[in-house]
Amino acid sequence: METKELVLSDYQGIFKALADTKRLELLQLLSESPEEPICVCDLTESMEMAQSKLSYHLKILLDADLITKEKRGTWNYYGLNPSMLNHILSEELCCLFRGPAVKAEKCCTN
Amino acid sequence: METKELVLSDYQGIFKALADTKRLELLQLLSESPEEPICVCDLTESMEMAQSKLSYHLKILLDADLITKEKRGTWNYYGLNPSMLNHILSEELCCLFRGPAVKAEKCCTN
DNA sequence: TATAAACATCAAGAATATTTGATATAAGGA
DNA sequence: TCCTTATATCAAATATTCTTGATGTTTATA
Repeated sequence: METKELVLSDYQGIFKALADTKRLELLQLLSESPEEPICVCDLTESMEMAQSKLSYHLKILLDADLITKEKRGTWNYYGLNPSMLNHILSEELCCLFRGPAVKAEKCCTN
Repeated sequence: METKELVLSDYQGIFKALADTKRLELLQLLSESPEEPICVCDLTESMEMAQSKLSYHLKILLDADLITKEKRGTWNYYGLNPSMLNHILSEELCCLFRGPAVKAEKCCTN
């Protein structure tokens, strides 16, 4: 759980990863299932996105360390990486990327 | 001081604005003078950047509402917009874009 | 072993963003 | 009014990112 020191170009990369509505939607989608990661097949359906395209965007989020990937048999499950999201985003903004439960108790005061 | 409701595409724009090392440096530079905005001529020098290029990047930050612009005679002064920066970024990250004073007292616990 | 399902990766083209140099605009001073 | 300074804007060239369709890889199952 050691977080290594980030430099400007790391932040550039992270913000680049966040700078796309598709990817922000993906984060929101992942945030709706905070306990349990989601497999690519389900994401493909929810996002109505070609599989290779989805894979491309997931990789960008993954490289930025904003999400996690876990292999289970043939399936790949993706989930949020709260520690990075919390490091980067305001609590206010974290709301956008968290499920209702967490949102209610910790994040949103509104 | 009313902050209007932002939607996904607004966030995309804001993150895009942040997704560039030059612009992050600019924010850092502006953060070193939290009380007093800085004129373009000084920024040009500090950033060692062609004037039109600087102007381009400042506009992007301005359009994202991350910085402010004030005209004084022939000069244009730019400063941070803390309310937007605070809305978007974690306290931890806000450190990167604030002067030492504020950094010490409010932001950084390290 | 052959086949299928779930993903990732690749290459080519399309769309966007950035850089550069030239030009426009606006304010202040001679 | 004519210059000069400070800055913004524009257009063309370049660089980067995204999309698409095809192909690879891995794992499970027949």
